[in-house]
Formats: sequence, structure tokens, C-alpha cells
Amino acid sequence: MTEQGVQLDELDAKLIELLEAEPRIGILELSRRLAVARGTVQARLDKLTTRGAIKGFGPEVVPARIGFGVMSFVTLEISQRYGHDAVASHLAEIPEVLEAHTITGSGDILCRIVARSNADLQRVIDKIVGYEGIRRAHTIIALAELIPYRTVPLSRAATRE
Amino acid sequence: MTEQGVQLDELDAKLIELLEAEPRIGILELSRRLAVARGTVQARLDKLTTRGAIKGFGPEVVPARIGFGVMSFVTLEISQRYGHDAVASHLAEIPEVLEAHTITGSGDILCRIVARSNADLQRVIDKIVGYEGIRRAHTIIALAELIPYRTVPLSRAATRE
DNA sequence: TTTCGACTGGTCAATCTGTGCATTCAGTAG
DNA sequence: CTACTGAATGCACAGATTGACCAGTCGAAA
Repeated sequence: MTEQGVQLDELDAKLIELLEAEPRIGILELSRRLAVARGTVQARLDKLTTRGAIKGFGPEVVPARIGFGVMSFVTLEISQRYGHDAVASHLAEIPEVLEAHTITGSGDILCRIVARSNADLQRVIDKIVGYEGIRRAHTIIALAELIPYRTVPLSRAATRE
Repeated sequence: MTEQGVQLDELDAKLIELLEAEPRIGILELSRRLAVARGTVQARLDKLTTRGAIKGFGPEVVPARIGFGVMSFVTLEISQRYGHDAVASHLAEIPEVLEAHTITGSGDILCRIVARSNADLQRVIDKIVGYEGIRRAHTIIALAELIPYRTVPLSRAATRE
């Protein structure tokens, strides 16, 4: 849980941006586009990945395109007796739970879940609340995606200061 | 906004899973591990990406590791006069806004934002609400990540039925 | 039986990757 | 002012991968 990360410089940001745009271009092509030596690109990518700034280059699966068109955020209120961990492992067993966080405020846990349809969402929620540790669920359905998940502007912002 | 996606089969799921685990292994290695012909792997990946099931293979930047250790979900209530689109383009200009959705329920928009610290979060929120179209913001801070964003279990679940 | 789509297994030239090395350059400590 | 260090460059090499082909196989549908 160490916070130690990387201070990006401009080259790092451009690297990330280029990769984000065309992930399959390869290190050599990257070095050409950025007008730096190939070794430099390799070194930078190494640094970024080993320090954790870049988690990986996995395929980004779009749930909506594999049959899960409904997305929602669910706030859970849990019983004190059961720890967060127990609830977390319960949630982890449900594939439709894409992520979960403990949060401040009225709820205890916020998680993102997807489902095949609104009816199917009911099934998923039932599966979630069908566990003693969870007392109550409050569901918010996402209607439209105004801004798809992005990090490029952020990494650009991380450089200039 | 077409819902037409792909019905994954087992090979697709394994492909995604393998790529998720070791994204840099290349098509040839994939074909070896899955014990299928190289052309098959190429064809499957083509199908998945062209149909949109896989958005891309971009680098996954971890905000926490580039100096943005605070993550939060903010619910916005917007003025009726201003459309969602206007608010969306305002939000899009703020790098710390990683994603945004219109939602059901009490709020109108839910967005995910990051910041360098709690104090910095205040600055970001001020930037968000410093726009006429937004009437009110309700902030939830994420304390711990119980389940990091994942899709592998989902794609596995998408096959068996 | 014929057709079709998907998969296999193979080849080819072109390209990229990982690696190592010597060199340059700027900033820092002594 | 002089060493030292880290970072970047340019170059070279062998080995591996890629994209593009092609002919053959197989099962399901027409």
C-alpha cells in the first residue's frame, strides 16, 4: 500500500499518450515517433511498469459488448459484526461485481456491477444481498456514459508544474 | 449505441484471460499455450476487437502511482436549463475527472475523480462546482479498494450457459 | 452431395526484440 | 576543478515474431 510512485516527465506522458492511441506499435516505432533512442523508450517503460505507474497492457474488455449492457453503482450497508473482508470475498465471487471500494458517508461499500438487463440486475443484486453480512443495498443505474474512463489528461496534468 | 456485441466462447475467454495475465506474450506464444493454430488466435483477436468487445490494449495507468492518491465519487445535481452535454464538456476539461455517467436517483451525474490529497480534492471539487450548470455536489471518498477493477470473471461467466 | 465457415499446419520475407557495448552529456559531491 | 553517477545515444547481433499467404481438413447446413 506504499504511496511511492513516479513523477512523470514530459517524455513519459507522451509515451503513455502514444501507447494509449496505438497500443500495438511496438517499442521501435515509439522511439521513432518520439525521436529518441530505442533504449530510452525501453528504459522508460521499464521504469513505469516496475514502479507501478503502469499496471499492464491487458485487453480492455467492454462489458456492454459481451452481453452486459446494464451498468450500475450499488452502495452497500454492512453489519458491523461481519468484517469488510468477509463481505469483500463474498463480492469477489460474483463475476458481475467489477470493482468495490470502502467509502465514507452513509454507505459502507460502493461497488460497480453490470448485468444483462434490468431484470438480470435484480438477480445480481439478490445475489449480493443474499449474504448475512450485508444489511441493505442502494442501487443507482447508469444511464449514459458522459465521459468514458480515461487517464490521458491526468498523466498530462501530472507533468506540468 | 448499438448493443450488438459478441457471444464469447470458451476459447475467447481463455484468450482474454491469458492476455490479461501476460499481455506482452504475443500471438505466437498465445497459440502455443492454447494449443491452437496461430491463425486462429489472430482471427479471434480480430473478431473481438473489430466487434468492440475489446476496446484496446492501452497501458493501464494507476493514478495512485503518479501522485493522485485520493479517489472519490462525486454526485452532481445539475440545473435543468443547462443540458447534460454542457456539463459533460465542462467536466471533460478537468483532468482529474476520470469518468462520468448520468444516473437514476437523487443525483443527476456520478463521476469519479482523483486528487493528490484531501486538500487537493477540495480544489478539484471547487473547479467542478465553479460552473453555473452545476447546482450541488455530494462527495464520497473511497477509503480502500476491496476489489480492483476486473473483467476476467465476467468474460468467463459470459461463456457458460 | 455440395457449399460454407472455421481451423490447421506450413512457408516466406520483413521486421522487431532483447541484449550488450562504448560514448556523450549534465548534474553533483568532493 | 575533477571524479562519479545516471540517463541517453548509436550501433550491432542473433533469435524470434509478425503479416501474408496457401492448401487441406472437418462439421454443419443447404
